[in-house]
Amino acid sequence: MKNLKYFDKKEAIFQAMLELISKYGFHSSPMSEVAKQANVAAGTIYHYFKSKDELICALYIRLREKFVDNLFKTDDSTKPFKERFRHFYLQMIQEAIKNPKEFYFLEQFSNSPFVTNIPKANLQALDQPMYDFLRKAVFTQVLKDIPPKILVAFVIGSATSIIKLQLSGEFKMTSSDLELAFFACWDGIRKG
Amino acid sequence: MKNLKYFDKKEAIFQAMLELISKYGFHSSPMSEVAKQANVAAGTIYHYFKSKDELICALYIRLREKFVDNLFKTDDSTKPFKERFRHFYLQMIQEAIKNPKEFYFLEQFSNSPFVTNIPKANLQALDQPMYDFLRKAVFTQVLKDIPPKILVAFVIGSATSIIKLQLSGEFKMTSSDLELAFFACWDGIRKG
Amino acid sequence: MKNLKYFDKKEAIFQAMLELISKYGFHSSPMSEVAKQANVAAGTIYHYFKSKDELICALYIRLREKFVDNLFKTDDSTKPFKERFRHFYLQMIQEAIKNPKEFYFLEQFSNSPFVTNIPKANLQALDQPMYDFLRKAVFTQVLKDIPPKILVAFVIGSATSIIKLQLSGEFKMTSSDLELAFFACWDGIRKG
Amino acid sequence: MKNLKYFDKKEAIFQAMLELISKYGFHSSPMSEVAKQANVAAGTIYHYFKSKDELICALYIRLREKFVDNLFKTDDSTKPFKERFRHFYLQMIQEAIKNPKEFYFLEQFSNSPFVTNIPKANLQALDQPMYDFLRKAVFTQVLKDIPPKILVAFVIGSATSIIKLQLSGEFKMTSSDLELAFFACWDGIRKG
DNA sequence: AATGAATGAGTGTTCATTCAT
DNA sequence: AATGAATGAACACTCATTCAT
Repeated sequence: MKNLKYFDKKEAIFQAMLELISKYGFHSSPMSEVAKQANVAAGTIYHYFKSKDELICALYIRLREKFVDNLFKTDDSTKPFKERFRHFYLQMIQEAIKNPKEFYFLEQFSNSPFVTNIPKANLQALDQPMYDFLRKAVFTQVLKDIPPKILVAFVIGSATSIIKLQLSGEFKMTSSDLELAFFACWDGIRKG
Repeated sequence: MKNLKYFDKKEAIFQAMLELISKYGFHSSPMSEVAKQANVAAGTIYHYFKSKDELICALYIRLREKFVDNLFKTDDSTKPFKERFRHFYLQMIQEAIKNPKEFYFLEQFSNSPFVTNIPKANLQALDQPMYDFLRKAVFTQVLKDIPPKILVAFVIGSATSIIKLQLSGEFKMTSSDLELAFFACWDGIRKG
Repeated sequence: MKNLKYFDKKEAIFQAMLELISKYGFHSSPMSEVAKQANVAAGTIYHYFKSKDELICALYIRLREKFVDNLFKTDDSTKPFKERFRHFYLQMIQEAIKNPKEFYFLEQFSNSPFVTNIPKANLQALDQPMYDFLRKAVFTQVLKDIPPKILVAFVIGSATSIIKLQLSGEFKMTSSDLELAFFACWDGIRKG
Repeated sequence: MKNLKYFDKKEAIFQAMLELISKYGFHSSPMSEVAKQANVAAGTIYHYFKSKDELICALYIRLREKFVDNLFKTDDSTKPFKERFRHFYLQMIQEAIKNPKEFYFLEQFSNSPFVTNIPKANLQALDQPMYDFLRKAVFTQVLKDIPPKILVAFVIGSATSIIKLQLSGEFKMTSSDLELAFFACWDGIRKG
């Protein structure tokens, strides 16, 4: 019971912060507003988090993990790599589009000086599954012999950009557009 | 003389703001600090800009224009498209790496809610040259028949991501790595 | 058992408060910290004391009583007054030096507006033994005919100041220094 | 003009802080109240002082200097030492009684952990004139051969205590009482 | 009796902006 | 045009105290 309550509040705080930051940005999301939106007293937030910064960082790690986990949850390693990659790539785009708040928060955070508060090792760990996924495919000669870091950057970067395009509302992406995007990426990295 | 001074101050303010924001972020770059760094009184900034927001937006537009202009300044339209694109792509990466402050500022800005202060039409206008560049190549069947918006997103997104990889310091890119990156992008979008 | 426990907790709270205030002062000694240091829940403190102020006042009275009691515990009324006074004076200094936390707390308290929370009558009562001690000596013409209040102030004040000198660490008092201090005080008040 | 205004505000802030702290203590003297009492905006205080602590420390040093200066302003070094000392001792008591706020502030400060914020050397410097005054008298064999530190502690301590007695209101000191106090001190330290 | 999560008023401080000079 | 002292609303955060368990 106690635990239930505990998690409820922590969760509510996370959710409120996410909502506010994704809409108004870091510095237009005062703790008082977070408290209000989470139905919690201002002081309560400080039982769960040492500071605003820490709350934001914790939220980032949490969402990042969830996001990456999601990409591989439905990965079927018995399938051919191309199919697995297609699933991965489209999943990434669709997940982000379904959760724009989380996507905006993550992008905003990782493009701000905030990100330096998180040790590099931790950041790397978050991306590890993606490195492993692509590195193996390089090893088995399915993908071009490109350093995995570059590979990951290329794939994530292109997907991210396409997500932003869709979320910006200035371009309504059909499923065949998504297919085109996938092929652009795939042709860019596949061997031969 | 007067004019010179005038431009000097405005310029100094821009420069100071760029420096501070790229290092500390929007909300850790107080106007008083900008003033100090620009060797100008706090009040003086308000002769040139209506508000902090306006200053930041003006800086964004300015840097964005400069950045895109740069990409095409050395474009040689008599060359084959592949070569022109290669130049464009590598130029983009190298320019950003040479000007990390400007790059960080632009990324930070365009991933923050700030960006909504700028009318969409204006934002579009900034990217126009890139659309035109790629659209023509689709038309002449050099590139896959992908909607230009997607094409631009794909190209810019992958390049941006690679720039970040390099600037993060966790991967030292050689020129052959850059070549690999270019080919990944090129193979992704070229026809046939 | 129960009683033992009861006293243990109250004692632990007193001790924790003493420790914190003597080191950090009133307003840097939060109840939560007191609770932590006393190995007690924050709420528990409020079973024993109505408020922080009350706790602090209770602690003051307690330490003050203990301090004064101590001065006369080993008083031998059969001895000549000069000897008794010498014992009293040196005892005061040595006790304080042996218990710096208590001394600092007492000084801090009695020089703060807190002290007004304690009724004057109570404060007087605390000092009563000292008044009596010196008044008698005035009466028997061993001491100058000075109003006892002044006499007490003079004696306590000079001793207090010498204690602070020693505790400040800027002067290491030898036992012959103490003797000099005693004689200064004694020569100041003795008759003839 | 500018300077006049400047000092006016700084002075008003000092005065307001003194008033509040002497009455309510450090932690019941919020900056907002200081601002109000000084007829100044809260932010203005921070143009003159980096923090509340710094303001308080600056005030301490200021008052301390003023207090000690005062003691020697009317010293006549041609007079016999006894007379000079009498003047010094009574002046100290009378000054304090005439300026109870300053006295309370100084006592409160110097008995709080605040005092450790001020480098020991600075504190010593404040007392220097008193050391010199008494040390010389030891040297010329007017006073007992007691270490000057102890001498100063003895004199200041007894006077301080007598001041508190008077200010507490529980004893109304006549001028002949003062004379008694002086002689107590004098007989304590004079040679022979 | 004992807990400690929760409260929310209150604190010190910052900072975009103004305006008299 | 230029200054920078002054403003005061807004902020992150603290902490004495309460109360359901």
